[in-house]
Amino acid sequence: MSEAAIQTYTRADEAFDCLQTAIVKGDLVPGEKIGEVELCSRFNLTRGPLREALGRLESRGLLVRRPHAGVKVVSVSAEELMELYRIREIMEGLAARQAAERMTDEEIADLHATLDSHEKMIEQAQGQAYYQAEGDYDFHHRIATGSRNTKLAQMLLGDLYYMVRMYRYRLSTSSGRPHMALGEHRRIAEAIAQRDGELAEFLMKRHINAARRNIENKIQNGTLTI
Amino acid sequence: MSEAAIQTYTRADEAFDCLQTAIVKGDLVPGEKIGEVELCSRFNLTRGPLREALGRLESRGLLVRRPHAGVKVVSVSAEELMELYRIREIMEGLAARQAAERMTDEEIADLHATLDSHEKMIEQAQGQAYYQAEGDYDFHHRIATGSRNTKLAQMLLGDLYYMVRMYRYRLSTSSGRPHMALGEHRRIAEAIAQRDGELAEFLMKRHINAARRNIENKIQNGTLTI
DNA sequence: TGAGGCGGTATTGTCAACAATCCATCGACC
DNA sequence: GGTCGATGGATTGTTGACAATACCGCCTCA
Repeated sequence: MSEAAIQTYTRADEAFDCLQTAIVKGDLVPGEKIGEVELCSRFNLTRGPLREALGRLESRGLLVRRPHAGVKVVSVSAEELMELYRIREIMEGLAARQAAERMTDEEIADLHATLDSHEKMIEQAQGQAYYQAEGDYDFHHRIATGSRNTKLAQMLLGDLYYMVRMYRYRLSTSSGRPHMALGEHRRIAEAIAQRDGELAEFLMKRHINAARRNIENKIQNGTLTI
Repeated sequence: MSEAAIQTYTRADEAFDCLQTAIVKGDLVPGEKIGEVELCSRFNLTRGPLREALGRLESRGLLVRRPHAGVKVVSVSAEELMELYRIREIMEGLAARQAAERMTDEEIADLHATLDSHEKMIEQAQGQAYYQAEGDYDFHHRIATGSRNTKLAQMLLGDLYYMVRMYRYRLSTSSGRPHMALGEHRRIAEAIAQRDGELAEFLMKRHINAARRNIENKIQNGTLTI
């Protein structure tokens, strides 16, 4: 992870990170009401920084807070998860197109290197869903930042990815198609290397659409319960 | 404005609203460093709620905060404003498509009524840029909520629109093409009424693209300085 | 004369106590 | 017996004081 630009790490930042990962990893169960004092004791914080962090989390939609009535982790339905993927589809499509136009040659080389290491990871640790998921996240992360579109990257990295990752952990599935996903990633990277923005956008949208349909099928089959 | 779901209005909410409108209206100049105590005295608040509001604003990208070094309103370059419009283009396109599929007949009737009132406003108050801008905002607001896509609406209404409105105020231009914009709005509303999602998406994307190019031209001509 | 280090001051980050609000339980009344 | 209303307890919202940190001006030294 990159922690440039952060000089002093305040308690509020700490609280924010702790809570965010706790929510993403499922340590904080959705729907369950959580008291502030309990959170304080669990994460060794005082209520000031904690409340600030809660405010940020709320504004990112990871939890809801009713005045005087406590805070609870947001619970998202299957439909909302599908909506999330629809948003990802178009936003990451744009990111891929702009990345193809703007990434430096170095960044593209890094992107390919990343995919190589992902391939090794998949070969070595067959079925290690966790690492596959992180690898997938890594790939999309690079493209988002490579788009040089500040707001777009902010929305993807700050909002959408956390929600998607939350459901990855919860469903404990890295979409279950690592080889196929890797191949799709490779093709996207190639399109970016050839500076073909249009193709990169098309491939990225198809890639995310496929992931969405995969989850949708699993839910309908009953393989996955949300 | 709709204030349903808010039962008790906390100081932090008040602070958030005050600061947000102050930023949008340009009362708080971008780039200028601003102290917490000064903000407190200006808005009659204490530092606790204020800091909570600042955290929320920061996470929405309206201001940046460096530890121990103060807070300042974000200043966006012309390029970043254009990027903002690129994001709007795809996101509102999706919103329009989903709105066409999901809006109730009532909502569609309201949408048409809204446009009628806009038309009157334009005829009556020629060049009243402010009201035109608010009317435009109203239209897009309805479609965002009509998409029934919670996250999408949240991102549009919570993030993008405030930034766009901020620049509207600052540039004091409602895109300068009220009649044309109204016509485009009408066509989008018709497509939605006919439940033609694909067409609605296409028209909306073209609509926003036109607005973007309009601003771009003005900036290049020197008519508009950012 | 310019650069670099140093301390004072103002500002921000943090804390613990106080006040306001809601939820649940209990009792009374219909 | 069920429902409505009140009271106690717990939890959240708010406040002001305290501690930590960065900025700014000054002084020293090359």
